[in-house]
Amino acid sequence: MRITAAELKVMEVLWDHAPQGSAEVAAALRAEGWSDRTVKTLLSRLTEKGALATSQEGRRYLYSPQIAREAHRRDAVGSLAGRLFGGRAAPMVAHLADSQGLTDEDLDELEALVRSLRNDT
Amino acid sequence: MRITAAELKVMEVLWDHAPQGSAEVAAALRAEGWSDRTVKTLLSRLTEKGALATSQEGRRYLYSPQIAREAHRRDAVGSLAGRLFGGRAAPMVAHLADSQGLTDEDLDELEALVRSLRNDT
DNA sequence: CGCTCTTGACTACGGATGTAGTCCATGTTC
DNA sequence: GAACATGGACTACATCCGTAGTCAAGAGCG
Repeated sequence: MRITAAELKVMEVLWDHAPQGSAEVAAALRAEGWSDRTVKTLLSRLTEKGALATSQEGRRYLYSPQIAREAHRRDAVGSLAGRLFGGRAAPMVAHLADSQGLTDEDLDELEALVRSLRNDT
Repeated sequence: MRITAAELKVMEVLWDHAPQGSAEVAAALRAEGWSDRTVKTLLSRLTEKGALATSQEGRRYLYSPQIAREAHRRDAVGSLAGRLFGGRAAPMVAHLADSQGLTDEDLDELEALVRSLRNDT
């Protein structure tokens, strides 16, 4: 179940709030510069793929995500780690540090995360 | 300068050892099940994109990477972080932990990394 | 010196993707 | 109830990507 970059933006809107009709989703994505048709196409493709489910409400559909945002993130991150770092996580984090910059808060979170993972073992 | 998944495998070969001619690269990638033609096409596309440079050696070309492996990793990781996590690194690491599993070694590395980043500040 | 092998250049082609347009049924408005 | 608006279904179309095939020119072989 591959979700492309454009489709992802549609998913984000529905992950933030679901269910919604195509008009609402399109409105939320107006800022992307897409026409409503484009959004409707993406909604259809996602539904066809099973990433969205529809429920009929009167004359229109309401769309809801069928895959969790977390699951998709996990897949995407895992696939990138696999392709670029042979699945090793630590080097990937190092690059995150380089490319994004880590705030003190991030560092705190990371430290807490490391501690909790150690205790799990 | 977008590098696709298939192209990345070619880059990896050349990042491991450069320069190489197309025949060597193709041989190194035989395991992928690709024909030599496919590899040559990818080499051409990468050259055209500027990701590889060629130097003539007799009747053939030798290819060398023009972008660093590290730079590409940084870009790819940064772009994913941007798309999926609004650029925040820490949540991304949490997902790495979920999807890849972190070894004790990874945790050690992470801890060291966190410490060194703190000291930099 | 012709033939063959290697190598790069150019061409191909189906499926995915981004980005819409058209058509038709149904609901809405004078 | 006739015209219009709205929403989904189907169609379109250029580009990219994966995966090659064909062609021509030079290099070496016999």
